[in-house]
Amino acid sequence: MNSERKISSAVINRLPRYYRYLGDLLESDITRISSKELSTKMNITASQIRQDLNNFGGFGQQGYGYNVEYLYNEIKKILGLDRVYNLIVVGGGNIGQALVNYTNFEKRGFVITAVFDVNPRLIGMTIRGVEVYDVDKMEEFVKNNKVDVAILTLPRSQASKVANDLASWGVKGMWNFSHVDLAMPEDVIVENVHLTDSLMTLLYKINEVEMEENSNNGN
Amino acid sequence: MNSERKISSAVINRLPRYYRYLGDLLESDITRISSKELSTKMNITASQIRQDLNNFGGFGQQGYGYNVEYLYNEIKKILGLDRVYNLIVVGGGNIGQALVNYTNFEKRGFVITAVFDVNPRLIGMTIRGVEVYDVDKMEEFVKNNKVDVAILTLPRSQASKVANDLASWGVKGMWNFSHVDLAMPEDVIVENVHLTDSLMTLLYKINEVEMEENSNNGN
DNA sequence: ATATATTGTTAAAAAATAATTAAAAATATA
DNA sequence: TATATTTTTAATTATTTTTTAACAATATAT
Repeated sequence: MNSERKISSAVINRLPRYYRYLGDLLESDITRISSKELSTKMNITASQIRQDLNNFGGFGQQGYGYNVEYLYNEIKKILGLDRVYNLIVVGGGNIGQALVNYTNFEKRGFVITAVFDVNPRLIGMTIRGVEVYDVDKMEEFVKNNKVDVAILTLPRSQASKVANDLASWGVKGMWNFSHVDLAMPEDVIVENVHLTDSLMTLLYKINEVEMEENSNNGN
Repeated sequence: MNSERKISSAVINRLPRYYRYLGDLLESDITRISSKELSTKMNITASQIRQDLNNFGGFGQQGYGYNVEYLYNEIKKILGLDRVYNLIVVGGGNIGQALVNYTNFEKRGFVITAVFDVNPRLIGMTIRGVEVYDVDKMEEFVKNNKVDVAILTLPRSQASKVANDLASWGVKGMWNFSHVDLAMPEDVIVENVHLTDSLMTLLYKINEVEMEENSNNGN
């Protein structure tokens, strides 16, 4: 029987932000912080910070606050960042290549072990030491190497099929940059990065502000 | 007096997804669809679809459903996609370049007009016809050309200062790929794409599933 | 005409966020 | 050193927001 209730996505999505702020504090040699101070910095309520953290345990102390280093490391553990993850990039186009070249990932323990593409001009190439293979070789690679996450940066039309294949070969995480929704078994996690959608919401909000301003002027 | 209540972000975030699905239907020559059918396809409740759409007006018809083309175009208008937007890229690194090379943007009316960087090796170069300028030239450029959105793909350390400058020169939208939170005036919209955060939440969820599975086996 | 389908809208339920309270710990004061 | 005061958490309660469900009104189709 599982007594722990599931943590909501809203909370999980805030964890990396806490982690980042705590990392910054740590770098500034700040050893302790109260939820109130942190709330000012992060622009959320102190109450929410405490509520969020208490989903995972009582990390603070009355009258003292939170020990920055301790809390930082606890969140690190909660997020599972205390080990290395192997990722593959599927689709060696612009974004795929950019991610391979993004050196910060490796510092955090995210290691890209291979890139797969169909383009003969890319196959055989090496991007920052990472080899680009023919997609034909993907099954073999996934079955012989631990692959925690597949980064999907391929065209809409191919993404679903490839994701299905990868899932059937045991890949449990899809970081999906392709502009489609993937239907996966429930033990496979999909995290979408829909850049176009993100830009569209930005544009909506810009226009909204503009309209408000116009209507205010019209008064 | 503004009688319209503000639309929540949750709703706005779903709009691009509706837009995409309707576009797909349109391409498949489907002329009408009910909220129920759409709910099956999109994996959300029909009720939510109707509720979402009715924030903006009654686009459907009882007993009939929604006319796909009409609704598609209405959402297009709501999102403000019926005009062209000028964007600049600030930070010509991996991701910045990838976005310039992403040809789909232009098809949608998102035109990248310039790239700015500090790296002398990049300055003067041209990426898919878009020139890379010295950041020194940015103020002049922004003041002489309409810039709707700045795409921020620069290091953490510089992002805040640059964003402040851009805002003071009149840029109303920041598409922020830099791994910091930007404090902007309220008429400037920031849309964050925090890739590292996104990957971290993915990893959390993968571990969560793994833990569940282990605890189930242990029973 | 009548039965069916399906919306827009209102109501209810659920979830998320914010505020409050009580206990504990740290600090200040006598 | 002992005691009072302040700080601050954890837990509880309240509020707000979001989502889902129910249903009356209306158009379509037969």
